[in-house]
Amino acid sequence: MTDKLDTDGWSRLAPLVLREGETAQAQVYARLHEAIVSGYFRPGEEISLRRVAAALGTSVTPVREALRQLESDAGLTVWGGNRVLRVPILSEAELRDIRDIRINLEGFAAAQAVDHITASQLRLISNACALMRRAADNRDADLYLESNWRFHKLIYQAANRPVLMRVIESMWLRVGPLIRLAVTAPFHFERSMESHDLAEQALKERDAAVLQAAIVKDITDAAADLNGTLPDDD
Amino acid sequence: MTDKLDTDGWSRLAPLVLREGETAQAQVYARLHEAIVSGYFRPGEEISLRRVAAALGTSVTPVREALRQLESDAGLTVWGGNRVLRVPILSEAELRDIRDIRINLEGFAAAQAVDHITASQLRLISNACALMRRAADNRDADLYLESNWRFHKLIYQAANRPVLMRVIESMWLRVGPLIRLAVTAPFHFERSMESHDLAEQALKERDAAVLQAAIVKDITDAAADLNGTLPDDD
DNA sequence: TATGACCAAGTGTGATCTCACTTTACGCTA
DNA sequence: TAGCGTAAAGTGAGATCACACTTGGTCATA
Repeated sequence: MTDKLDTDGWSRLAPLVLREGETAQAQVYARLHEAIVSGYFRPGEEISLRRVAAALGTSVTPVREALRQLESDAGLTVWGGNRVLRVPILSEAELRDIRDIRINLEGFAAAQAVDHITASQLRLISNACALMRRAADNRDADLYLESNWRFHKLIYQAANRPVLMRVIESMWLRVGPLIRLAVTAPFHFERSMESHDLAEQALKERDAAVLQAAIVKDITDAAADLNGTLPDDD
Repeated sequence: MTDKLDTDGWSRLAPLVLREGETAQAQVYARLHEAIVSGYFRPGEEISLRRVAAALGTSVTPVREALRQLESDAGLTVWGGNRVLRVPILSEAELRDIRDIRINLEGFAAAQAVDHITASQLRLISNACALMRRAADNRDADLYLESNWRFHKLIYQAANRPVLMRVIESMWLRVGPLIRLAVTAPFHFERSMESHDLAEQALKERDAAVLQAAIVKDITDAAADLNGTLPDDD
C-alpha cells in the first residue's frame, strides 16, 4: 500500500487542519488545486472520493464538492461509465487551444501590468526570477516550477484584474500535470530563462510591447515542449 | 407565495425529469446555468439550497454540487457570514475586466472562425441574425437575447475551439443577469444590430479583420450599456 | 492450461440527519 | 411608543447510510 502511495501524489496530501472561518470544502479544493498545478498527479491518474477523504481526514461530502468544482475548472474529467474522476489527458488540439488563449490573455495582462506596477512588486518579481534562475542552474524541477508560476502570477497580478487572473489560473490548472514533464525537454530551462530575463528587463523599462512579446514567446516555446510530452498515438 | 414566485426566476424552474445516464446534479446545473444566462434571476437575488431542491424536486445533495460548480464559474458568489449564495452584483472594474477578456477572446475566436466556417454554418448564422433583427423590430427582449446568444455562439463554434468556447461561455454567464437590463438602454437594439449586420457581411466575405472589428465594436457598445445598468453608488 | 462465471471490493450518487450560525419577527419591558 | 431581547425559522456545512454500478480477482470447469 505504502509503496503504491510513494509513486503518486497521494503521499503529498497532508491531513487537513480545520481553521475556523474557512470551510473544509474550500481547503480540500485548495489542496487538490495546488497538487494538480504542481503536477503531483500524472495525466490519466484516477482521483477517488474516498481516497482523498481518507488522505485529508474528512468525510466525502466536502471532497465531492471540491472535486466537482475542479471538474468545472476542467482540472479533472469524468472517465468511464463508472464516472470516476481522472486527471485529464490533453489532446494536441486542446493544447493548441490553451496556448492561444494564454497568448491572448497573458499577453494582454502583461501589457496592462506595465501601467500599474509598483516598485515593491517589481522587487518581488525580480526575486522570483532570481530564484527561478538558481533552480534552473541546479536542475531543480520542483523549485523551478514553483518560482516559475510565482513569477508569472506576480506579473499578472500587477495588472490588477481579478477576473482575468482567475481565467489565466484556470489555464495553468489545465496544463499543470504536463508542465512537470515538459521541463525535461532539451534546453527547456535555457530557452525559458531567456524569455524570463527579457520579460524582467522589459518590465523594469516599462516597455509593454517587448514584455508582451517575451511572454508570448515563453508561452509558445513551452507549448512546443508540452507537445513533445504527448503520447505519439492516441 | 405564488405572487412572490412570479416576480422572480423561481417560477420558471420546472421540476426535474430524471433521465437515465445523466446525473441529477448535471441537470440541476444545466437548469440553473440557463436560468442565470437568460437573466431569470436579478443581480443580488439569493439562491437557497432548499428552495432550489424543492422547486426541482430533488434533495439538497445534487443542488449543492451544482451551486458549488456555479460558484466556481462565478455565476454565483457567497455573500455574508451566512455563506448564502447570491447572483453576483458586478462592479465597474469587474465589468471592464470582463469586457477586455471578451474583446481578446471573442475577437480571436471570430477571426479563427473565418478559416473554418462551412456553408451550412453560415446559413444558420444568417438565420439567427434575421431572427434577431425581427426581435429587435418588435422590441421582444426574450427572443432578442436568445437569438443574440445563438448568433455569437454559432460564430465562435465555427472556430472549432472547445476550450476557448468554454471560457467565452463563462464570461457570458457572468454578464447574463445584466444583459436583460441593458437592452432597455436607448438605441441599444439599433446600435447592436449595426455591428451584427457588419459581422454577418464580413463572415460571408471571409474578411477576418472586419469581422473581428465588428465583434469588438459590439462588445464595446454592449459594455457601455451594461455600465449604465450599474447602481450609481455602491 | 485456458476460459468463463461468480463474488467481493471499490466507485460515485443521492437522501437524510445533525449542528452551528444568521436572520427575522414577535412580544415584553422601560 | 421606542427599544431590546428572545425564540423561531431558515441557512449552509458536514457526516453517514443505502443503492446501483463497475471493476478486479479468484475459483471452478472444460
